[in-house]
Amino acid sequence: MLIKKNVKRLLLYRLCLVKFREMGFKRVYSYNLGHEAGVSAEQIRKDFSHFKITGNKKGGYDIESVLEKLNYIFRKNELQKVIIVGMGNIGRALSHYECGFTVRRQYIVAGFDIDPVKIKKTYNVPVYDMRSMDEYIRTNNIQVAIMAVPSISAQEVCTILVDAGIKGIMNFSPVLLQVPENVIVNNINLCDELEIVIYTAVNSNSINEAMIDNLTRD
Amino acid sequence: MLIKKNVKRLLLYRLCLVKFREMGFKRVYSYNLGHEAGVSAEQIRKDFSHFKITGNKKGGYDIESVLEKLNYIFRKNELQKVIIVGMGNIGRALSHYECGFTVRRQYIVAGFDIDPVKIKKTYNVPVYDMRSMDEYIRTNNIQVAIMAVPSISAQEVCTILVDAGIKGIMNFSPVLLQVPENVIVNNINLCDELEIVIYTAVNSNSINEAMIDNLTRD
DNA sequence: ATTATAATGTTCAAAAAATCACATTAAATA
DNA sequence: TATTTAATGTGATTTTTTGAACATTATAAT
Repeated sequence: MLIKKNVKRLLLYRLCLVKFREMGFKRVYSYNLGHEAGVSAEQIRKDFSHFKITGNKKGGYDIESVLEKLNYIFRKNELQKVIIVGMGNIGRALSHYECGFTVRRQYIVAGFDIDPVKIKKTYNVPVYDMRSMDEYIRTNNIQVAIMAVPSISAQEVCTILVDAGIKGIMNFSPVLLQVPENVIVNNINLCDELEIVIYTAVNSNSINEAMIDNLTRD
Repeated sequence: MLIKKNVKRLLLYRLCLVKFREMGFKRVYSYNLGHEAGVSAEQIRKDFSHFKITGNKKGGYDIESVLEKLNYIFRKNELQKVIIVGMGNIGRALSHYECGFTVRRQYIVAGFDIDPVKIKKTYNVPVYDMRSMDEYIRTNNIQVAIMAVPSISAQEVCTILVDAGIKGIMNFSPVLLQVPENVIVNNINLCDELEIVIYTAVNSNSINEAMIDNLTRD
């Protein structure tokens, strides 16, 4: 999990840097960025150093060149083709989520579903029959898929994806998918994420007695 | 961040326990649960111990009673009222996301938007004018909100929420919200999450030379 | 009833991550 | 040009997290 944590922070830094750039800044110091991102200045420098992103001993970091480096790291020069499996509420929402995905050169190229009502319709992207998914993945050399299917069919769909050659899955079903070592899964459990908010928000007022003593936070 | 990490694991365990229960099991051992959740058995026992969830020295953990304890910890007995601000793609998808939210007794009670087209329409929940949001929050004593508004208006909306008394925000805008100490924010950046998948999946094949040496994984 | 077994729960050790401290060096100043 | 300053980058230290080891105890077997 080391990479994931670092990578997540790096993406957070990118978000902040873009904001600074929009504000007209050309350079930032580690503590500016740290303050904005909510991490320590040392952490920033360590992370940058780790990914061989260098600054200037007096003048901090050049925003543009750090962003370029980040784009290089995240292969932003290459257009990443991504498919969505399951065009339910979440799937359809993501297919319209241009503001984020297309700006970043992640590109949703197709959706798949088993529901004949959804197939052929175009929710911003063409939606095909799931039976043709395997072929589509192979011919278009798709490596990454977003899964937003019902829990009951999640593992089955996952297996099809993996067999077709998918290497990364962003999974919205509350199911822990069984995949080979070389396939990575990022589970997004929206309920859990909301639960965390509720838990923390509610308990920050009146501590639940089940929680007791030694719970530090942040 | 200690709580959040623990809580996240606890929610993961719950997911697994529900699955085991559905499969007809009555009891689990720490290593069963660990295997399913992808964590070590010791970690399970540590986490349980930390939250005063106890098992049986020989017979492992009684699934039903652990789930009950978890429900108590997460206050599942109380119905949590949640509002959605911003009825765009994501907001609307979440308003229909019953399978998760309602089963868990989290309850989306209302949506808010500034777009007159969306107001009055009912996307599974009633949608009101954002100008009435402050009043709604106060009269209904809402503590938690989901924000799915455009980045440009995120901070403004956030401030309204906080002033109205919101204590927890699940934020889908790629913006780091400024909030007082006592308000907690859970940022869900779907682009970043997809980026992580792409990054890891693509780099697991052909390592990017920018990444170099010392990147361990998992 | 006694013994053996197999799980928990906790203490102790190792690993990882974050923070601190400082040596280094680019820029500003005199 | 020399000196001061203020930032980076990295080695050392501390803290946190994870993993291993083991003592404890409920159950099963004899």
